[in-house]
Amino acid sequence: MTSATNTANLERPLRKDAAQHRQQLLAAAVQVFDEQGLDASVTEIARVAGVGIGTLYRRFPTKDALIDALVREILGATIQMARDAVRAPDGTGLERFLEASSAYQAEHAGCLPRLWNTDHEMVKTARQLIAKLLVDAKKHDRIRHDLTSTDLSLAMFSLLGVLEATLPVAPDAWRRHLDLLIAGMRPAALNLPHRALSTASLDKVLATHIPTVAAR
Amino acid sequence: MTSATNTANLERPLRKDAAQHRQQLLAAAVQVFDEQGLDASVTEIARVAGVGIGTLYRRFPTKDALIDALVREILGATIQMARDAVRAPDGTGLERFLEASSAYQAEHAGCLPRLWNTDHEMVKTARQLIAKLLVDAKKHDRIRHDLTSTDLSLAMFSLLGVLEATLPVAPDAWRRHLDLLIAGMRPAALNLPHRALSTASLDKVLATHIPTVAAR
Amino acid sequence: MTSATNTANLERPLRKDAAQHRQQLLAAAVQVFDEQGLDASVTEIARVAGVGIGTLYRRFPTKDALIDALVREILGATIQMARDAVRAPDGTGLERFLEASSAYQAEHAGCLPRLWNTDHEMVKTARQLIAKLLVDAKKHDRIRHDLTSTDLSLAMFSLLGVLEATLPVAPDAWRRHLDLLIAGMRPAALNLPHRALSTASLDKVLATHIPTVAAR
Amino acid sequence: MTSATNTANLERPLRKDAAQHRQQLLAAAVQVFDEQGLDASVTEIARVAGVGIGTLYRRFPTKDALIDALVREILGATIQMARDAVRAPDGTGLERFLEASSAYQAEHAGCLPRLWNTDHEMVKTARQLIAKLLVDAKKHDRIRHDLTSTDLSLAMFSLLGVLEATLPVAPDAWRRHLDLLIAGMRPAALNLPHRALSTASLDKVLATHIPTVAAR
DNA sequence: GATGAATGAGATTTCATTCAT
DNA sequence: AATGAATGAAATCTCATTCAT
Repeated sequence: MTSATNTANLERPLRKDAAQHRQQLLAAAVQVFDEQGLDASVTEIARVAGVGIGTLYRRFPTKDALIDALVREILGATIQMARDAVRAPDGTGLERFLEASSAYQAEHAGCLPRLWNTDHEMVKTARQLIAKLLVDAKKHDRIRHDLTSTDLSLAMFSLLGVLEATLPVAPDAWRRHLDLLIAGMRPAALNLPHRALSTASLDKVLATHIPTVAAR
Repeated sequence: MTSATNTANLERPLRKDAAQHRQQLLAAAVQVFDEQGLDASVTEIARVAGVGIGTLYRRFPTKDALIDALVREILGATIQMARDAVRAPDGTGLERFLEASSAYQAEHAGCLPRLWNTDHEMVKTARQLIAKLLVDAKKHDRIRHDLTSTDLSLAMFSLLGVLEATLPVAPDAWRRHLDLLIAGMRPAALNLPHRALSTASLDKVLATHIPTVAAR
Repeated sequence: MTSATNTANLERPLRKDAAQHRQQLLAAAVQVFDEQGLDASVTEIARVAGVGIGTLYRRFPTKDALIDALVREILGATIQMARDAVRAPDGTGLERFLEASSAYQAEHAGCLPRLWNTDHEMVKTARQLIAKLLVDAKKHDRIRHDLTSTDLSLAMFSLLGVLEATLPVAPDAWRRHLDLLIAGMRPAALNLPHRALSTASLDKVLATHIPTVAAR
Repeated sequence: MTSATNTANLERPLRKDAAQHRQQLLAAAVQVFDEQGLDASVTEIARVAGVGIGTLYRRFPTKDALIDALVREILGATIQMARDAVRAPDGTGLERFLEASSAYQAEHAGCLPRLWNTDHEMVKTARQLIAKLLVDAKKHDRIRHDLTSTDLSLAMFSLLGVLEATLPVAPDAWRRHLDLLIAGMRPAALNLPHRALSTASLDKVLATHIPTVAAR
């Protein structure tokens, strides 16, 4: 919420009513994408938001731009959670972050398929913070030392997979799965036979993850 | 392949060329969905299969039916792998199965989003076999005793999430993630704080997983 | 410019800043229509003029009205050139006028498709002046006697055709074509086999020339 | 007509009904573009043709492709007329061609704005034939020797301008204008003061004449 | 049985015009 | 008086599905 206002402010100040419509549209998009997936029509979103289709296109010049704005909101909130978690004194920041960000994502499921499929710098920022959380967790011996930050990215994809499958019916199922993931991350857990994904590969993954609407 | 022929035979015998067209179409669908996702057009699939679109619609009355057939193929192969794994004498069946089924799914990525979204009895069969594998693994103390079979379903959703994100660029990344999951499943790993998903909930999850094309 | 102010004054006096906005909008419209054709959006014109779109619509109630105002400007200037040419003592007025008006139109290409498509009295005035120029040219034996004033209207359509086709790339090509037209108009030139267009027909032509934007 | 069948045959044989629909669509396009200009909607064209919009798009993948097909028809017929005219033994081929091609164009007014705005080789062919007609006409002293083939291109633009302006109301007015043009082209006519357009410039003119629909 | 032409609902996007601020 | 946000009709184009050949 505050993050949304922030990103809006970065671009230019909106008139009072326009800003309200922008928020209504984003909220409607979250709801409609949640219910129908990213293939939902923009007309439906405008209808739910209670504005004309032209208003939607005045705020967001393409459907992709609208999805991007949603993704930015989630990424912004995620980054904020990571920043908060970095301040944890006992090395629990990583676990807290994974829990908090998953809980947030559980409420913004609609555009999760596009979450990491963005080239803007927010993804980089998020990954750097997560890497810092990992270092800290290792320092306090809460996480095994052979775990890499690419493993954490996989873990977040993994949580997305669980969220997408279970969310409408079992909105807390992801917590149990996160337990399992963290159990596997503890120093006591057994070795991981395979090599971790290289950072370069992960970069490519994030660049090509899912095609945009226009690309179809 | 054989499984596909089997299920087809259950319904009615196909003429030789018709059966061949069916196989061509399924193979083309795998390829096209892999390359373009489930939004690929049926026309493209018919083109790749080298048949007319009318022929496609004679074999599969709707696009959904075609996807369903693919899912059945995967489920059939998955069940076969589970059956094979059950015969493992040392309790390693579960691990072998997770590895083998993931490797198979990695080669049929296109329709994974719909994999578990089916109400036919094959899903039940698969789940029963997996439950049996879990019991056996516990018996040999390879898997912690508080792990439920619903946890395994979540783990498979999780692997799907990793597969969807990484497959085009890092086709083996899922192996590392599976390492992490199994490490968390070992008896040595720490407790899982949250309660497991109930079987009833998982049933609902599987029933409502992803909307069909027609539902849009 | 002066002509525009004149016609404006006929209707009602404008406040100083309003008159300035009017001029800015007309200039912007000339530029934008020249660059993009009559299909250019009014939003773009307002942007180039540096005013809001609401201001544009306060000055010109429809897009058509704006185009009409431009046409009036051109017609006004054309009439002025015809008046100047009438004063030529040697019967060269017609040739001078054709050259001068074409040169002027070459710089206002954007709305030429609508130039003669107007029912206001300015067109009549222009045609009467041109008829007078023709009479004078015949009197001095510079133009063949079987040439009618409707032939001159056709010649002006003809020049428009050349202008529209060549202007962006060969801005002076129309001069060569005008040479050819005048050569054909000289008394020495051969007979014109076909009958001239009747004035009544030309009236209809001018009335139905090109559909307005609204008519679409 | 025959030319249309020819160009169609060059690409691939169409089924009987499909070929008929193609002709219906082209005829409807001529009619609708004639009545409403190139901004007419494709939906309207399909309606007039009595087919669904999807059928139109099956035959012509974009609106531009449809317009292009019309232009090809006219160019094809124009080339044929030029070929016929070349056989005239007395140097009258050029005049005959100008008359015949204008008469044909008068019946296909709708897409004239795009007539010469094409990069395919048909335009080149037409221009070469016209140049040959010019040489022949000069040889028989029917046309002044300082006339270039670019002058003829301008003359054709000029006729287009007259056609566009007068066609709906005075469908024969262009004949009178053609008289005037030819009178100016005769050897007896006076000199043309300005230099002719260079061939290179005309090439550019033909390349940039009018923007395509998509380019807007 | 096979084919692919035909269909038309529906998607995204543009833009002239209106009206609240 | 000026602004520009809002509107929604209309345009182009796609695609799952049907049906004549």
